[in-house]
Amino acid sequence: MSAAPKAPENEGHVHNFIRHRIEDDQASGKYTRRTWIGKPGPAQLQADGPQDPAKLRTRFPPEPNGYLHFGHAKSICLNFGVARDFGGVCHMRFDDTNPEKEEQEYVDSILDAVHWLGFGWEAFGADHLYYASDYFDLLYKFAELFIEKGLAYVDSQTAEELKASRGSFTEVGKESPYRSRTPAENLALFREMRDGKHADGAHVLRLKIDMASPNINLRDPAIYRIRRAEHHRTGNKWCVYPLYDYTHCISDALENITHSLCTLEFEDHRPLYEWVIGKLAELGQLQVPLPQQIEFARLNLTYVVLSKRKLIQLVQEKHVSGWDDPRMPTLVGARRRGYTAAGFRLFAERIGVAKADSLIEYSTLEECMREDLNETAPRRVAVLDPLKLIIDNYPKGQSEESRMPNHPQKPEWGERTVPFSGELWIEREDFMEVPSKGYFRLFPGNKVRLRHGFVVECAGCDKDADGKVTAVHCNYFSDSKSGTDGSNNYKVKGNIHWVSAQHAYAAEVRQYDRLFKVPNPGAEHDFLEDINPDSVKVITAYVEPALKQAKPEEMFQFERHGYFIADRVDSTPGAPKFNRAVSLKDSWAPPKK
RNA sequence: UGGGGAGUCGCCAAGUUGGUUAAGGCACCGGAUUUUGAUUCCGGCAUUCGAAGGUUCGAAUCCUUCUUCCCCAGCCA
Repeated sequence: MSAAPKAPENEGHVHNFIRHRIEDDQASGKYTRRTWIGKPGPAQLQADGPQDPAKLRTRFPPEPNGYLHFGHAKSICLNFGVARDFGGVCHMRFDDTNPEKEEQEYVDSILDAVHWLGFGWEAFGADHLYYASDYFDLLYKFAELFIEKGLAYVDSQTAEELKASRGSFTEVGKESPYRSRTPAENLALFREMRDGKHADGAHVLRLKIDMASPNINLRDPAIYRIRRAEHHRTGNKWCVYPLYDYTHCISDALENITHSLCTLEFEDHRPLYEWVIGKLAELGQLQVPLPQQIEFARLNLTYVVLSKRKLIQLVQEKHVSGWDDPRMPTLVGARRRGYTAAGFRLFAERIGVAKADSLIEYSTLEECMREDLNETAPRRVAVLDPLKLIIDNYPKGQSEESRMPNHPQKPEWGERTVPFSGELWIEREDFMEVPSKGYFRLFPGNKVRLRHGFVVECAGCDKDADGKVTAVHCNYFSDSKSGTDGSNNYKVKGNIHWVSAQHAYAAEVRQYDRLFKVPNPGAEHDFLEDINPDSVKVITAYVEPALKQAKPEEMFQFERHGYFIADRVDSTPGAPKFNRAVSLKDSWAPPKK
């Protein structure tokens, strides 16, 4: 697990409706009178604490049932970012109320991903890492309280009967025949449920609200079900587990959350959220003012799928190598791909937060990555599609050194030495026997500079029986070397990169492209049909010798190509393998081949 | 169809209680600089705010009607 870094600086944001709401609440002093004993707890406990030092509390509440994806990055940046900017803290909380789907492996990976993104949950001298399962005892106690007050009852209908009696969009629901059980009966039954006296699914605890409500969530929602499953944290202590609508709002209130940010599909749940904690507050169980749920639009991105179901399918059916496949829109995948945490933070700020459904163009994300990488990645040379360049007039067997800056705009990053010789690898697309219009690289008779080396003039090429170019010949001007006085006497438009054939390191390079070939995968048919068959191209490239020493996760710009990272999984000491995170922009449109 | 939301430039998104020519980013198009056809830099890019009416000296912001899109009927979250 990576170490928890300090909270990143506010990287600049535009105003959004959530920040406005928070500003209003802070201006009115809405939450300032709450107290906090240093940990979550009900009203009676919190009452003994001092004023809450946190001006606001948000929470990032994933269910540990899978890996985090780009959509979570938006939520993480929002929740932690807002807490950081308004003098608060964002709690890291696992919504672990469904033991059948949850695993420790996922909590570890989620914690690691949040840290990687640059956020932490320690503040005011405490570690705000919580689990809904920490509240199981209290949640149970509150459930008995609801029963005692006649606000909840045990329903013994089958799941099918429950579904049938819930009604529909246009017809009201029917009250359960068990709805009139007395508090005493309900309490006894609920305790039996807890004590394992009943089979899974035999009964369910329901809130008694309104079967005729136009909001289906208020038609006596189930809040506890019987499920014999081992929980990753509480083991077999429980065989009844609380459901989301009941658990989430109470967890928020116990943690003194002020602003509970979630996605749009929970808008209909807000009345229930408020009903549950409102009742508990009336009963003196929860501190007021209560947390408020605020919904925002989830992230949608072109050329990717973000639904958990589809991501699982991609992994299980082996369309990708795993959750951390660099083409996956997961945070582990992005990290391997070479996307950066700072790039994600920039992205989150740029796309904003609003309530309108949106579909962000993938280029927005790519540009954020380029923007970060351009500042942080040292430049290196790599020939990805090699073609031999022979300098006919260069002394046989000789070699020398060229000095290259590590970053053209950052002289303080220094220079490095790269060997030069009479036989080089250049990019196949940097030569055209018959140049097309506007092409200013190598072609017979044309002069070009071997970047940070000599100017050469193309003399022709060798071809095989099929007419394929096998080598290019040229002559160099010995007084034209970069860094020498003579270099200024040559003015050429083209600059091509190269690497000495006898010194190069032959590296495995994976050139990744989008996993899907259409902007909205699955819009017209099964999303699997939209998979891009060329989403990865594995090649052997010739790269400058020093790259052999690249450490896992070291990132570089391979000049004129893009940003690459030494793979943190497949690299071995002295034999790094590189993944392309994102290409450089290219405004030159080569003619069709 | 009942309920809940949302419609500002190709894609996002500011615009708060009505008041000069409707921010900014991405994309795109020019041009300058450049030993990356990159970066950087300058310039262009909504007489118009889903539509139609209305109120007003004045409306994206107020009223009315219409329209399009999204979400909801798990003992998932």
